[in-house]
Amino acid sequence: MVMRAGRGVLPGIGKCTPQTSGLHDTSVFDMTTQMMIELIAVLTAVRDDVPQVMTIDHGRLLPSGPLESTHRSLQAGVRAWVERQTGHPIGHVEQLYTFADHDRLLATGQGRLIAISYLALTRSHAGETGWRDWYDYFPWENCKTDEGRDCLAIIERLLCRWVADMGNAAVRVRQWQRCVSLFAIGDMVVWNDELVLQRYELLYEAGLVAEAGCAPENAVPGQAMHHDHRRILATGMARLRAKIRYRPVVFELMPEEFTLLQLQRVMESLSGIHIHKQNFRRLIMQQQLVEETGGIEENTGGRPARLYRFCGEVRQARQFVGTKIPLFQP
Amino acid sequence: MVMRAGRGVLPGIGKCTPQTSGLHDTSVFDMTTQMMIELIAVLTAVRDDVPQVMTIDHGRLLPSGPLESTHRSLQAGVRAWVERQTGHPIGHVEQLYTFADHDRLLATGQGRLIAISYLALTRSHAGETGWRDWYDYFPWENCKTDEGRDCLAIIERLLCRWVADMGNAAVRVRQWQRCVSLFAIGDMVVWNDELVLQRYELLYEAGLVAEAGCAPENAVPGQAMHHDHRRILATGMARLRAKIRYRPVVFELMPEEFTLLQLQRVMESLSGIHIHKQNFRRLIMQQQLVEETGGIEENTGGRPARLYRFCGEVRQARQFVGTKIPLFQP
DNA sequence: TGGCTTATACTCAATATGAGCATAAAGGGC
DNA sequence: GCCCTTTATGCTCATATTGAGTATAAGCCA
Repeated sequence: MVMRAGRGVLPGIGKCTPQTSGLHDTSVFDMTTQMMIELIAVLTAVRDDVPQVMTIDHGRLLPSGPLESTHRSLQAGVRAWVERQTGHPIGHVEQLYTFADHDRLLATGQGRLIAISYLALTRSHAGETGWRDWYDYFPWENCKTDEGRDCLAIIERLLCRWVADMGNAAVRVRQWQRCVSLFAIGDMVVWNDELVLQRYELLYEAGLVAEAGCAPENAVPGQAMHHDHRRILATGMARLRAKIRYRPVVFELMPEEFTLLQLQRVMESLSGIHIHKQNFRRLIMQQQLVEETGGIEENTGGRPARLYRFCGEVRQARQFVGTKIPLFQP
Repeated sequence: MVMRAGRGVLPGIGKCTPQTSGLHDTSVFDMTTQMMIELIAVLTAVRDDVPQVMTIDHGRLLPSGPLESTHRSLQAGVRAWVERQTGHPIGHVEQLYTFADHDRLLATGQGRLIAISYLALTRSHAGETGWRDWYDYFPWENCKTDEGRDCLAIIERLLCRWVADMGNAAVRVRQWQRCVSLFAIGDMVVWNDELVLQRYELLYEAGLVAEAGCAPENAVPGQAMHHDHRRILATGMARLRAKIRYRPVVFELMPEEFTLLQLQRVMESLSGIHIHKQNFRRLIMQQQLVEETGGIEENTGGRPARLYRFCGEVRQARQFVGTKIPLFQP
């Protein structure tokens, strides 16, 4: 991501003698606490119009491993881990979040575990194991399907009961407002597909999600994961849903050539939202994100469709131009 | 940020026994490398319509300190550091980026330094030391002022010379394209205020910025900082410029009551871009982000202005609603 | 052939946005 | 008071964008 030609690397902290001043008098580091760095990847691909995430341990863990001294950078470490596990190179990699809460202690109890999570995108995966559907973990996020809508109906009932059991009336009102706005209960509020993490955390607070080791009686559908990996997956999903709206990252997930409907279906499955077909085409075309390859896809089930390819190379000159996608509600 | 009532904390990694599988066989951590965590804050406030950043060491370092074992979380650590140095509580805190490149070695050469940077916003600061103007460090980012435009003219000349000296013609074209799109050279490209970091890194590659310890002959105006703190400041500025467009974070920087022109001037100084006054008012009002206090500001130099306050409390219910700001080009 | 599918082109109304005009209400100099 | 400057605030208008729908094209299959 950071390019460093010309004058070598940016000035590193270790290269200079420590700076001291009145305000910075604690620049001597606390050497007594052991630290460990874990790298965690939310590696996403799309197969058959279904977003998938790479997992290990039978779908209960995200690919992850410690930062090793041979890794040149954090991103290189993530790339090394992911490519070792998937076999092919990753396109887009971006940092998600760094966690180090007080409960993240090492097994010894003497040190701290810092987890740095990344979102990674890759194109295809033929016959590899470990891929799971996004919506196995978050069925309620897939509002396009009946299953997702059923799950939301269940959630609505459970949240209603959760709020009703609260003592304070003011708290009840406030928490119900939160439920309404996050899950778009009623028709005053529209569904916001980017709030994956906030919805998961609300369900967690309400004691409605199962995680490995502890499953409440009335748990919402959705597969559990170990540690906080499901929360990290939620973070990655939210980031990707936000990003596809203003950066052309979808194309990292597409094959070399694709039809516009294929592109639309991928966007829809990522966001869990319907898109108006004609408007989608209009916006994609007028932004000149794609160009015709000349080829034609025959197996559309109807009239054959033109094939397109991403013409990002041309656009890299005027980089960071942003993509507009007509993602709206049904 | 993450709320955790109801069922206690999310499952911590240290609480479970290690998971192993075919793919995850390196879950034994590399204990030989020493790690240190440094927390760095880009603390921003606005005074007299000028964005400022909190510094130490005579403006050459951002407030920073090691993660201590008493800190409950990373964010708590940053809050502790910042509040210790500024004296009053911070409103908004969000993580920026985690750095751990290979050149970030400890003084001993045996370990690694991980820097976790945060963006923090605070309201006012009466008579505290350490505050510096954003644009002392990045004069070219302030396109509103003549000084900024002069600085951009200098940069344009220097970049032109830098590109001209390159050997390969194809590389010359590509790099000049990059200069053009990042610095909006000519009138085919519009200035994008969010590319603070990319512009800094281009200048760095071109060997045009001075950093403490090494100042090239033909350096661009702008104060240097130690280590990579100026790059971290650029990251924070970019994040804030991006965020004010779609989240009502500006109000964290405003006093309790303000006029609409004051609000506009703060937005303008943060983004370095002019705003059409009437359209700005229209958008702010129609989003119901503010409400009249009933008070009136007399010292406007013209007709007295109504005072407003942020009515975020009402809006927290339907949270994450997004703000639209008419930021455009002159 | 008609009936199904999907692809692609085009229209239309509602809304949003950029830009400007006009008036209101203060202070200051005379 | 009158004129001038300054800022505040209300309103208009042309254009661009967006949501939604209609119409036609071109394949398959019974």
